Amino acid sequence: MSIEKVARLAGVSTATVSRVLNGYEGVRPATRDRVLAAIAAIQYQPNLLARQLRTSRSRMLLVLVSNIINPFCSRVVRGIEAEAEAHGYHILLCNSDSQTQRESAYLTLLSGKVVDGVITMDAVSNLPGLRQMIGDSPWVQCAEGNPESEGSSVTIDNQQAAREAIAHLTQRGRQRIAMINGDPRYLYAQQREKGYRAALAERNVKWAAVEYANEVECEAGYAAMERLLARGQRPDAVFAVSDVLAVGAIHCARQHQLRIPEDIAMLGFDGLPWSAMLSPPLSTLEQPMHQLGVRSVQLLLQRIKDPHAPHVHEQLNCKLVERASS
Amino acid sequence: MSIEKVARLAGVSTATVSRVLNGYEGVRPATRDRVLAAIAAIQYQPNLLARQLRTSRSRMLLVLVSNIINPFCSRVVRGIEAEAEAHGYHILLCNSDSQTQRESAYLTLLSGKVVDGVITMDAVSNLPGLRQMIGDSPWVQCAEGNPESEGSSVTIDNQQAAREAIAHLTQRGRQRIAMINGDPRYLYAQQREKGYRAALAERNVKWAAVEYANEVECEAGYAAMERLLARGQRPDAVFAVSDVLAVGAIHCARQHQLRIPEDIAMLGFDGLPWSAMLSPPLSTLEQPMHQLGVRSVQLLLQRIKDPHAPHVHEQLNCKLVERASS
DNA sequence: CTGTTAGCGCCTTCAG
DNA sequence: CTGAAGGCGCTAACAG
Repeated sequence: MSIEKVARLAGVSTATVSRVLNGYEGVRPATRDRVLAAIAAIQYQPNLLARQLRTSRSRMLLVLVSNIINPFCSRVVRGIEAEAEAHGYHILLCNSDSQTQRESAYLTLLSGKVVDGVITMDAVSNLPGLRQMIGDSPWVQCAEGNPESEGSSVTIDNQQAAREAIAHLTQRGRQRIAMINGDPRYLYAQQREKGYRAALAERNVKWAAVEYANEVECEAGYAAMERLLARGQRPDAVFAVSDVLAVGAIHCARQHQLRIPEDIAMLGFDGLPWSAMLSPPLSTLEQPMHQLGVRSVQLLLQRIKDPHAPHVHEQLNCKLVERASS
Repeated sequence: MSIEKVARLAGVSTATVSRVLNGYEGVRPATRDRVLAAIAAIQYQPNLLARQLRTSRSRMLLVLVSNIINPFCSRVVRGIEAEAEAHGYHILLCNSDSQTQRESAYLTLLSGKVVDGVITMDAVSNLPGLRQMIGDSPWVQCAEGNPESEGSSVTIDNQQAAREAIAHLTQRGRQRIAMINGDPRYLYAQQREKGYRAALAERNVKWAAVEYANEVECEAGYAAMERLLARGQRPDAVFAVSDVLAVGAIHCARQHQLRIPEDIAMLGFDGLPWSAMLSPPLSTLEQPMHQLGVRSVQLLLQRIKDPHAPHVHEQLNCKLVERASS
C-alpha cells in the first residue's frame, strides 16, 4: 500500500510515481498511464503523514475557540473553515473553555508541526505562557485580540461599538443604561465596558451599572438581569454584549412584568439572524462574523507563506441595526 | 531541534531519549536527568508528525458535520470534543454543507492516516462513494445514521419522537397539524416525516401538510411557514424539526396576525436552552445533544482499539418538554 | 524523461 | 540499563 508497491507494479521508480502523484510535467504519457493504472489496481492511497513529514507542511490550521456553542463563534469558525478550504487547508478545532491547560495541550500541535499555524479566538494574548508556546509561529488573533501584542489580529473596534450602542440608547431618551457584559478577562469585554463608561461620561451621565455573565448562554443573561433588577434603581435600558445574553435578559424582564421596550429598552450584540425574529425584534450591533474568519485565514496564510511578512492589525466595521426592542 | 541533538548533548543514544520521552521505566535516574536537562536546554519539542508516522497513530478524529452553525450540531460537537480530549484525542472539523466533494476531500485524511477514525453527522451512509472511501476504517454515525448500514451509530428514535410530537398536539385538540421538515435527503427528516404520517394515520386524520426548509436557519423556517400559510386551509399547529426553524415559523405567523398558541400551536425540536426563553416559551422535543457526541466517541475509540469490535446501533431517548407555545 | 539516493524525526527490536 | 541500526512512506536533489 506504499508508493514502492505502485512503482514495482508499474515497473518504474518511486520517484516517477511521486512525480505522477504530484502532477509534475515531465513524465512521458505512456509511463504516467502505467503508473495511474497501477495506482488504480491496488487502490493506492498516499500516506499523508509521510508526505507532511517530508515536506514539513501539514496544510492544517489550529483554531482555538473559547466555546463553539456561542453562535458568534460558530459563525466565525464557519468563515475560517470556508476560506481555509478554499486554499486547501483543513482545520483543527479546540474548545478551550478558556482553560490554559487545554489550550497549551493543543498548542503542542503547533510546536509538534501538526499544524502550520494558529488562529486564536480566546484571551491568550495576555497569557505569557501561551504566548511563549506560540513563539513566532504563524499566528492570528481573531475577534479577541490585543493590538499591542505581537502577532496579527482581526477584530472590530469594540470601544467604538459600545459608544454607538450608548449613543443610540440615549438618543432614544434612555437615562439609566445598564450593561450586561461578558467575562472581564476577555479584552473585548474590557474594551466594550471602557466604551460604555466613556460614552456615559461624555454625556455627564453618572448612573451606570454593569453585571457580568460568566458564560455566553441565555441562562447567564437571565441571571445577570436578575441581579441588575435586584439593585436599587431599575435601569430603563440594557446593553448586552451578545444577542444570546439579551434573550435571557428579555425573558427575565418579562418575568418581572416589565415591557420591552416601554419599560426597558434592550440592545444586543453580534447580529445573529434570529435576533430579527424575536418578539420584539432585537436591536443589535451586527458584527461581520464570516468576514472576521475569512480575513484571519488570509492573514495567517500570508504569514505562513512568508514568515517575515509584517504583522497587521485590522479592524472591521460593525453596524447598528435598530429594531423594535429599543 | 531533533531527538538526535538531545542525545548528543546528553551523551546518550537517541533510543534512550525516546525512552525518557515516552516515560519508559528502565532508565537509570541519573541518565534520565541528564536527558531531561538536555531537553530543557535546547527547548526540544518532539515532532509529532514523525511520531505519528512511526507509530501509525495520530490520535486525531475527523468530525464530518453538515454545518456547525446549526446549534444542535455545535452542541453535539462540543460533546464529541470533550470526550475526545478526555482520552487524549484531538478533533478535525469539516463543515460539509452536504457537498459530497468536500466530504470526500476530508475523507482522504482518513485513508491518508492523518486521522484514526471518523464521526459523521451528515447523510453519508446512503452515499456509496463515501461509504467506500471509509471502507472499514473506524467509523461512527452520530445523530444521522442508518441502522442498516455498516458502521456503528448513535441516534435517537426519530420516528418515535415524531409520533410523540403528534400525540401531544392532537391531545391538545389540534386538528390540522402541519410539519416543517428539513432537507429530505437526510434520514432524520425521512424518519420524522414517516412518524408524523404514521401518527396521523393511526388517528384517521387525513389533513397533512409538509414543507421543507432548505437549511436549518430561522429564515428558512420563516419561508416554509409562508408557504404553509399560502396553501388552502390554514394549519392550527406546526411541528418543526428544529427550534431554529420554529423561531422563523413563529415570526412568520405573527406577521400574519396569528396568535401563538391560540391560532397556531408551535412545537420545536432539539431543546436548545433559549427555546425556554422565547415568548411564548417554545414546546420542544429535547435531544441529548452532549450525550450523543460523548457516546459516539466512546464507540469510535472502542473500535479504534479493537478493529474487530462488533458494530453497535444505539438509540438515546429524547424528551417532550411542554411549554406555552402548544 | 527516469532512476538512485538520501534523508524528514521518530520508535523499536535486537544485542550487548 | 543502554546503544546500534533499520525503517515508517514519502519527496527532492542529483545524475544519467
